[in-house]
Amino acid sequence: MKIEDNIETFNSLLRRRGFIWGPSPEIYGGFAGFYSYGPAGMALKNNILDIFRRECRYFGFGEVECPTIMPSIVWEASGHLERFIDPVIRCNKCKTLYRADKFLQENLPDQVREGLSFKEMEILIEKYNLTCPKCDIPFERIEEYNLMLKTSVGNNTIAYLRPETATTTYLLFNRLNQDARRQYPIKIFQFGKAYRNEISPRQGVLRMRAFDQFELQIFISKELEMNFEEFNEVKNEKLPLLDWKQQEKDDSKINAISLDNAIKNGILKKPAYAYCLFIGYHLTKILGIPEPLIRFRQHSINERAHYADDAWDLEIKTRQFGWVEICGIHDRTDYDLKRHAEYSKQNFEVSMGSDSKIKEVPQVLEIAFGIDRIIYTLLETNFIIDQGRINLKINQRLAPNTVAVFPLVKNKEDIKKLALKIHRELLENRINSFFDAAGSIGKRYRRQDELGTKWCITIDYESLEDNTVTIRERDSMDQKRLNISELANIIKKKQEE
RNA sequence: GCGCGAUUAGUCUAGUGGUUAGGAUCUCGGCCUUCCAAGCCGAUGACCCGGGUUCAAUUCCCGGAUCGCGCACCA
Repeated sequence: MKIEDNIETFNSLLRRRGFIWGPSPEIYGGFAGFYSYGPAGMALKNNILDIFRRECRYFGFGEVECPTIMPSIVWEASGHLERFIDPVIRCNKCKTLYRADKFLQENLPDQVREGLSFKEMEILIEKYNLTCPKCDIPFERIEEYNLMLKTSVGNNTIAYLRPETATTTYLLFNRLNQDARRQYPIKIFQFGKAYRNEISPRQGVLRMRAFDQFELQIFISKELEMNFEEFNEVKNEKLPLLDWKQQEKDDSKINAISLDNAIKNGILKKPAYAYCLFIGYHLTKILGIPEPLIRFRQHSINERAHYADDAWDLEIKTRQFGWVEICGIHDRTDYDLKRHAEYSKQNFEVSMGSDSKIKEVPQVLEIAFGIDRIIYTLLETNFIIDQGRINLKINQRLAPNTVAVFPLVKNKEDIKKLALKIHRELLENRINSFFDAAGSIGKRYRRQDELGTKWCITIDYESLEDNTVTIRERDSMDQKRLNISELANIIKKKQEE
């Protein structure tokens, strides 16, 4: 088959090799916004999670897991019920949907103020006799479009599937505070599903209705935010920052700037928040996303979520979809804990400094990754076609198979037997080995290249004489001879590199 | 959600109101093979779903699902 260097080759690889399938359920025609991972995709995802969990442990974060369904009051308190429900008006003839607030803003700029109720908007529409721009039919009632998925629990109690994991983590604050023995900052992360009822999901796994989040939270005092010890360890790190002032000037040139300078220049306000940007950057780079394809883009004030004081997106440049957000870093202030304190009638004020009389509601800094977006961007940015050869040059730790073992030819019983024996020995050592004897040797190498397997071991005629095998490296295709007895140890050592 | 276009094996595609629905590639089996998708033989595998028109629909019509593009939406 002629391999063309285009995005279609990549897209078909995702399906062909069992990374991502969908929309699911495919046999029933599919349901937009829902996808499944095949064995290769799931192995990759688990390998990413292993690394993320290991790094989180290194940075001092503990892990929690919360229910994905929560009662209405939680979402009232968090502000999602208010902010995630959009008022819309629908034309009775052409069925076109408009955002009611935006429509009014455009058509009656003088009459509209922030935060109009549904009723007030309806009155305005009636008073000024607003009609559909296409059909000239008068609009009638305002409907709501809810971005949260609603469900009912028990005896028709309304509940919602969480639109983010973060809120469910905050609900544990009392417990976490005890658990951490009131030592601040408290660092916690949660991995799990979140759900959003997207109006029209597109772009495959980049905008799903059910997706995985990996969110880190830091509960911290105002004083510690400004005087954050760990900042000193990372202050000389240079990050590609694009602040919103620069964006307003229509300048998208990315300047790598040290965090220290970013604070001094006022691009960033808080050292603790700067530290969060570093963690986001570190976790992205460690997976092997090429540096020139990474940038941080600051949200403008209008773009920010309802809870955010400052927000930067970590974006990856893709071939197919342009810059894609894979991580949002938000300064959520004390907004969430204050709201939950109010709605739950709990007291979340704690003393966080040396003076035990001074109490405050902790500030929250959040680093929120979309795992599915990481998987997509990681695969896309590591996919290359080199002289007609597909090579998925992902970090060897992430590859679904660590090594593959081949008999040079399959019709020589001795060679095949030895190959199987070596494959089993690697498995005994808990090395993720894959055995393949089908087709020519070259074809088997190419199959593994498509999956990103870093090393292929081939057993040939010489192996029968002197107990050596060849090991072939994915990117260079170079081969070396190794002794069978040292194989497992050498692979283990390479895995650590 | 609106408008336009599309949907045929795992993947990429050809084509038709009555066809054994064609090809390429993949996959599997056999032969061969002393290292990078070689060759030969054989095999498996498809008309998105529902309804209508028709003697007959994968093909025409209507509805739905999904995908692509534009608009809207993306806290």
